[in-house]
Amino acid sequence: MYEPSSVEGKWQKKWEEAKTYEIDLKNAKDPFYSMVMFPYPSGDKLHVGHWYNFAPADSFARYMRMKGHDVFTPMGFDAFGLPAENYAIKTGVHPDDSITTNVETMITQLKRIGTMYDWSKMVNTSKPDYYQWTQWLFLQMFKNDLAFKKEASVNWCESCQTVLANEQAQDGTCERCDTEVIQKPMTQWYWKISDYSQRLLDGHDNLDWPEKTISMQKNWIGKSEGCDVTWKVEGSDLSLDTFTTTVDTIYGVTFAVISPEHPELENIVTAEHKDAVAAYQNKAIKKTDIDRMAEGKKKTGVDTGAFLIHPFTGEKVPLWVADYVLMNYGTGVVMGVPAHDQRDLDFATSYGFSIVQSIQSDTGETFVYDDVDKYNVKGEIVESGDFTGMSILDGRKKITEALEAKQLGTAKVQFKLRDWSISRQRYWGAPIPIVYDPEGNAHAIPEEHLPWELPRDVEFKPTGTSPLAQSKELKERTEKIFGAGWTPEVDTMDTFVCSSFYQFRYLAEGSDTEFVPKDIAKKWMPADMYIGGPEHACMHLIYSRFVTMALKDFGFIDTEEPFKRLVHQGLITNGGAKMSKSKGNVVSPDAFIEKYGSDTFRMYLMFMGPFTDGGDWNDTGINGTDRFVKRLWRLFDEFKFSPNGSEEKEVTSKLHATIKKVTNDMERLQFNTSISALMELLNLLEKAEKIDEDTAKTMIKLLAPLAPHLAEEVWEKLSGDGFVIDQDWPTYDEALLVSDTLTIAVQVNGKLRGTISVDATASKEDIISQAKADPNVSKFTDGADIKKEIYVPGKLVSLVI
RNA sequence: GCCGGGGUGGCGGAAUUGGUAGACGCGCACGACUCAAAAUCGUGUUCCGCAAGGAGUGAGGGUUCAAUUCCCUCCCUCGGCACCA
Repeated sequence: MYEPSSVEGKWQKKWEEAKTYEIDLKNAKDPFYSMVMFPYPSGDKLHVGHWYNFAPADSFARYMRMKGHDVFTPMGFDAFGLPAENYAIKTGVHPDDSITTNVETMITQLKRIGTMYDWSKMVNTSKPDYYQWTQWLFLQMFKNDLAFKKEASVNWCESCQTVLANEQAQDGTCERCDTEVIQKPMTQWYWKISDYSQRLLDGHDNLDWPEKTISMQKNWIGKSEGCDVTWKVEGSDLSLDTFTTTVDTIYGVTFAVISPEHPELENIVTAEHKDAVAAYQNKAIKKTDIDRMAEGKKKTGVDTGAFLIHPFTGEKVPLWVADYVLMNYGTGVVMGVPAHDQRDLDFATSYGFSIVQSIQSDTGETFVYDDVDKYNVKGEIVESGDFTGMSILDGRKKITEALEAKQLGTAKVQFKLRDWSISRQRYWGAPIPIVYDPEGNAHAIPEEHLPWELPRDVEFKPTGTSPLAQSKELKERTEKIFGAGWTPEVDTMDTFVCSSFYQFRYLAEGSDTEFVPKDIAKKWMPADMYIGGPEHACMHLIYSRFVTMALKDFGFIDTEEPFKRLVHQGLITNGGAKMSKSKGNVVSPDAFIEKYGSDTFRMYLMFMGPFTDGGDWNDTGINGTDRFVKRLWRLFDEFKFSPNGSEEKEVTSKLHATIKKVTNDMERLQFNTSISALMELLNLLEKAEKIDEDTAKTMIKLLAPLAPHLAEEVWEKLSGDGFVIDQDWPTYDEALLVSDTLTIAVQVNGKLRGTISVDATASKEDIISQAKADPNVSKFTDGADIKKEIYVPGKLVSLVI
């Protein structure tokens, strides 16, 4: 009887004692860096989602190790952040204390999976030995003008009482708690990720990442090519710029619209329209993103009374205020072309602007740009002065050049990606290493004072200003070092800063003098494999690319990209719904581990379906892998293996076919079909009279990445040398895959009518005549003309009558 | 609205370049063992049909000796983005 609990504990202990998974980073010959997205150490036990991410990732890492690589797979904890702080507010337990306990429990739990983590290089982002490097990173950004402070309208979550980055406020709700996000003007620290927009796009070409993730990032970065047009304000020295991707429609402009938040607006609006505009601005500012979205396509606006001068025709174009124009994209002013833009058309229809056509398709029809690819559009320019008759794309270029010549415009590339707001008004994060002199100017804290420790003497309850502001210790520390009247920055950093560089800190082995040894980073980075959830596509996975690029520019590393290959595991649902405490449908792995053991449980998760698809939890499905494990054990426990070379040929050839299949599948992380191939092999072995000892050993090696504990136990039984995980991955012999006889399918008029068994050496003619002779086939061909005979080597014969 | 993934038995799913659709497993049915049950083992299990045979991979059409796979039209579904000028 196989006893998983004792066997698994035994091998986990042996691996640990032998330091099997501790990697010598400096001397490794064939590095393979395999990472999973590190978890948040909550007080709860590991859930199925953790297992579904970590266990298959470990199986892949084990496979790479047996292929001969020095596989480094570290583990750490993304420990700063709101849950620990909210727990502290509720219970009074300091986050540092609860996190320390949680990390310990979580390590114990993670060890039960039986993974290859090199615990000697663990990181915990909430400990000073880690966050001193978070702060160091801030200082490098500051030194290189990539960190700056500005007042702007920011995303504010009332429930979390903090600012959020744009990436964390997608669709207008808080990423953490789903509360509606409001806009609020605040002074905040930003990192200039927008400087890297083009580079973040260019890098995609060299990444082995899911298409979907890349397209999501592209979408988020949002590159548009077009031009800025300068419009003089009638009767004033002022002018306004509009950004457009389709300047070919400039002769179709019948109005212009300015955003209610535009800073120049108050200088432009005429006296008699001031009140109406002010009222509209007030209303607009109060609206949340949700309100604006709820209004859908309905457009509102009011007249400013001002006019802009058309750069070509000199005509007066009325300027209106409307909240469908965004202040944080482009210039905050838009030229209105109702004939060729749906939004402008909606607006024009509501307020009675005329509609003037200026382009037409190649079939002579008018169209709006929503329906066509504006960068590949075909058609010509009409009613547009000197530009009439030009093709749209050519005209677009010529108009831009003409504007440039008049100094009334310039070609421009516009991105949607905005700078990363990193300040948070919360306690449990890395303090921003900045102090202010008595005049209020920001100064970097010199590196020798890092870690700039998070003070403990604060109330956690958020009030909208950072809890650090109450700390007497922090205030005194600041004055003691920098002088009387100096004050500390009291905001902490977004936790996504902490996780943007941990791939390097694993490699630093806790060094407090060096961010990462350059030669080690060169040897190991970029990480070869990174496995984690797709929800990070436009957050962590953009930030860590940006930070890596910046660190390269600062000269600390030579790597452009953090993660070479990226794979997203799928989601495990229960009853078709996402598991959540509130729904009460969370499956706890513990009971299953207790009953079946880690190997069975992880194999079941992998066998459910393709790793990247996830699947729906089913309580009885695990019976299948449980039987598989028990049958394996019985076979290896009871069977007397025979001397090499004595088994049936069928067994040998199936073994080699299995090696081939499992190897190909592991390479592509198709664990489900790897396991089914091993099940097929077992089905055959159970019927075999004789099995070579080598065949038994080879099968165990194939099983080792998938069921690591069971494989070690059997390997020991078969008196194999050392650990099975240290063995070489089996290779197959193509020659042994070919059997003596072939099974050939025979089709008549495309329908399967019979199968024949032929000698592998038989000629095409032989096979076709045998096919015709088969009674199941001749039944259909008798008395008919065979018009065509097709033979697909080794597969089938197709007869056409 | 735009972008991307996906629709295969009762269920999860498999099917290198078009070449025997349903591997592997769950479940179910029957049988063996047992006083009995569980466990285990054996047999069967896409649908219709006693059978011969016919139908069949979301729907409809096309290319081909041959289509889950390629092409066209449409439906459904999941995920992402969404007034980005």
